[in-house]
Amino acid sequence: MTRWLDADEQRTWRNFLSATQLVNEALDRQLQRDAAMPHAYYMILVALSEAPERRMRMSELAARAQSSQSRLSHAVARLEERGWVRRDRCPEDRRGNIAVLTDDGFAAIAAAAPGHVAEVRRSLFDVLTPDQVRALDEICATVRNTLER
Amino acid sequence: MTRWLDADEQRTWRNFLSATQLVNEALDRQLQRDAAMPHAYYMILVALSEAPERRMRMSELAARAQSSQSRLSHAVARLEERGWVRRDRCPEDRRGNIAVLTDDGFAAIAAAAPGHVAEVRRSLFDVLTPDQVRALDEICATVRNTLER
DNA sequence: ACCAAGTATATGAGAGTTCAAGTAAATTGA
DNA sequence: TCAATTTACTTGAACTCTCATATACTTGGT
Repeated sequence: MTRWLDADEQRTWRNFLSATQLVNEALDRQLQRDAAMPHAYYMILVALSEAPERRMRMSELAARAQSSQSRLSHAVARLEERGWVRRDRCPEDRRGNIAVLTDDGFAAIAAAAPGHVAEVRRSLFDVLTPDQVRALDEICATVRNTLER
Repeated sequence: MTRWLDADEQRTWRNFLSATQLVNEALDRQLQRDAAMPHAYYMILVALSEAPERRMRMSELAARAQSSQSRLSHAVARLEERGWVRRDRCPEDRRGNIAVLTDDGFAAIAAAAPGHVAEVRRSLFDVLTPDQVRALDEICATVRNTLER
């Protein structure tokens, strides 16, 4: 009953797996090497740095940083140990926590950003034509809208 | 000096991260739920199952399964515990090891494959038009050829 | 006011990954 | 021929992630 992948689909699928893994590995290696953090942490810090007053509820932060709640909890615990994030109790909902980016945290991400952007360009944008970038954007938006939630 | 991402590039980049992460999470969840293995293990078993006599040198297997040598070593150790893979010493190069897919291992992957292929279709091929699939193939091939090695 | 159900987050255990270092065998080259 | 280098693979520790479970608070009926 299974509709197997034909030769073209196999090729596409394997190219997809290779390409996405290579990009992710390049990102992670660069960040780990130059900024001592995994990409997941970087995304958390970026999300916080863009929030008003650099503070956000944990659950919203999880959504923005594309993290599960559990992963975020663990990550923020580590980031707190480094002094990059602080947790405030939420006054209007006392179950809630608010993650706050500290000045040290902001400095850390400001220092990490240029190298990271360079790596993003090196591993993705620089190797594609403008048309390919446009196509990729649409493809990813479609996938995202379909699978999200 | 940093050339930051403009608004379009930001959108593309975030769509790319979301889409690829969603696909990978869907794959991993399906395999973990229905076949009790992570995607990385699945790729190792697939690579072995396609090899002549279902056996391959560790280093070549790492390349085919897109795994680091260290990851592969750990993974094969686990797969060996399950009785899905065996390790033979390599006669002509006694440093080498040859991973061999056992009958149980072959049965495991044969059982896992249909659900996995279904998930691949659900999360990628079914949501894209044929043109998009072709474009994605080219894009990923380009990225792959650039970053590989 | 009370209790059941739902929500927000944390926590712990188990598993996989990475990185650095370790072992063993092959190769190089003086 | 033998020391130095390189190659193949493994190992251990540190870290992150996932999943299941726990905790604390809130909400919606009754």
